[in-house]
Amino acid sequence: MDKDQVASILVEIGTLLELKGENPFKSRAYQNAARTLEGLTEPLEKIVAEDRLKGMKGIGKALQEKITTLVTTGHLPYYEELKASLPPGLMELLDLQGVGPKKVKKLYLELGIDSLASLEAACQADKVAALEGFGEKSQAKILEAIAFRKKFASQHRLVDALLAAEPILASLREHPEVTRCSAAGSLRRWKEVIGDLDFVVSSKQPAEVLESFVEQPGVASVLARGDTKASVLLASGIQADLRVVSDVEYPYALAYFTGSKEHNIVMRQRAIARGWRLNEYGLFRSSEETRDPALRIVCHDEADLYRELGLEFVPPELREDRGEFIAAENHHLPRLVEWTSLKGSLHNHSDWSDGRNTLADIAAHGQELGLAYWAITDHSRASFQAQGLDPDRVRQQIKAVAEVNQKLADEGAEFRLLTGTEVDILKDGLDFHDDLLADLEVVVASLHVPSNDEAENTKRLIRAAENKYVHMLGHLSGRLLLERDAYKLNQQAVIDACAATGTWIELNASPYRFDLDWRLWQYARSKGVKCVINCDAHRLEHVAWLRLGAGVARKGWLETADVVNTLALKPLRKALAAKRST
DNA sequence: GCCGTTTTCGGCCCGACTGTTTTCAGTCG
Repeated sequence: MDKDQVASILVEIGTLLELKGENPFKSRAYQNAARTLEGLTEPLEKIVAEDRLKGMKGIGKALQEKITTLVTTGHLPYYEELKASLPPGLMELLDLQGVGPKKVKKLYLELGIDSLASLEAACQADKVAALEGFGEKSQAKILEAIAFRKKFASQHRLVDALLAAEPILASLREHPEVTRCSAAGSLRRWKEVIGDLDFVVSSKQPAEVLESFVEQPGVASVLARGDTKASVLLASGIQADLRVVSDVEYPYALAYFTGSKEHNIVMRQRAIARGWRLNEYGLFRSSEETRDPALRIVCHDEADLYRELGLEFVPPELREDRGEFIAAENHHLPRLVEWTSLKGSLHNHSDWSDGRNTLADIAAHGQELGLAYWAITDHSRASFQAQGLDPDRVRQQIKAVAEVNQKLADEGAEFRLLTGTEVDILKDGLDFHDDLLADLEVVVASLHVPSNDEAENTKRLIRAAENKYVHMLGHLSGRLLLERDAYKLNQQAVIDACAATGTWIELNASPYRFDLDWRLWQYARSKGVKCVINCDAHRLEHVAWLRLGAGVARKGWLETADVVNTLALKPLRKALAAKRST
């Protein structure tokens, strides 16, 4: 078993223990160990074989043994017994809004409820309301939660969350009683998938702000509303939470609600280590629970707060407790790439294959936006479903691109299209011969039809990287967010091969992909692998994805120098030539 | 179940909201 499989079993054990009514800290110990495993960059198998689990954060004697058993044998009797002792349907009950382990346990023990269906039936039969600790309202809420679950997925792609957040943020900014406001939560941290939207506002009139928040257009229902906080369900199916604080409290609240939870825990611990206390209302010179303004250490913004805790300002994208504290302490935080530094995209399609727009339109658009270049990398012939080009068509397209470029030059424009291909990685090599690839300026190699075998897929991608005409690998893992998992693939081995061959790796900026995953970029960067932030555009409006992709690159700790398409046209051409000259 | 130079036992981040209570437990973030 690999680290992700082991981690997901540890998380499940933690949840099962909660359902059993075990010590919640024991449950958390399993979750913590899972996080540690997920963050590993070496194969877990190797670590276990070399007996190096010892001393890892959150992994003691008991977890060492369990992890070792899972890695070496592929199963764990303790887990299997635990799992068998409870009906499988209890896990899905936990996903319901307002239903946690204690309630699930009670429903199961008292009413024998072990699935969403039996819970729904019990509510309709009025049996749940009669339980001690439950009531009419709880029962109605559970029914609502079941209906919600049926109607909406609880996760949303970043781009959908951004679209839903923009009008809310705009209306908060315009509100006369709002002093400062911001999105917070996973949206501010630029996670690829978002659960719900969080907003933080400072105001002297919280009631008025909350009022306008719950009454704004697009609100389908109000889930909760108090003096300082409200939750609504938007018509788009996304939940939005607003928290209102005083302006003095704003920096602390913004940091608190931006998270991540793991990042906040370390922040609190740093406060405790100084004999202070940190919460959403302030940083206080007291180890006791307090909100005494006299004890508050004044911070005007988040940067002040980080400074008080001995840290450089940590950009929201990095707040995942994945090394940012050590870096911020030692002034080693990266200077993250800005999306405005991007000069173009090196993986895009036109109407020659499955794109929508003509070469001329694409060129006009790129020029208008002030970009420097745009590579046309239509599909190769194996992707017949996408009208992949055969070698003859590719040669025709090279001429067509030259004509567009000639026209641009005649008009005095700096912008250029680049010739290229997204060549399919087939079972026994690339879809085009090297002599054709050599005549193209940009070659992206992508795996579209993977094998079921991890070693086979890994081998194919490594072989593609070893081809001197291939500049970069496209959408390496093949995942589609909220739709399809990554191919079976040893991504680390492929990254290593790219490092060895000087092959770049694409950060596919499509909000459906964001592939490579941000969690792998720190590793790729440490190996010296360069990133290309590509739109994989099929329409003009997909240019906007450059901004999304840059955000993901920031989340992956990437700086301007790590991203190839921050180069101007001339140095880019030089960089493109470099691999071929080896 | 993990952790530790004030501790090998007794902590483990902490506050708001809701509903069911009549002072609090459960859930959520």
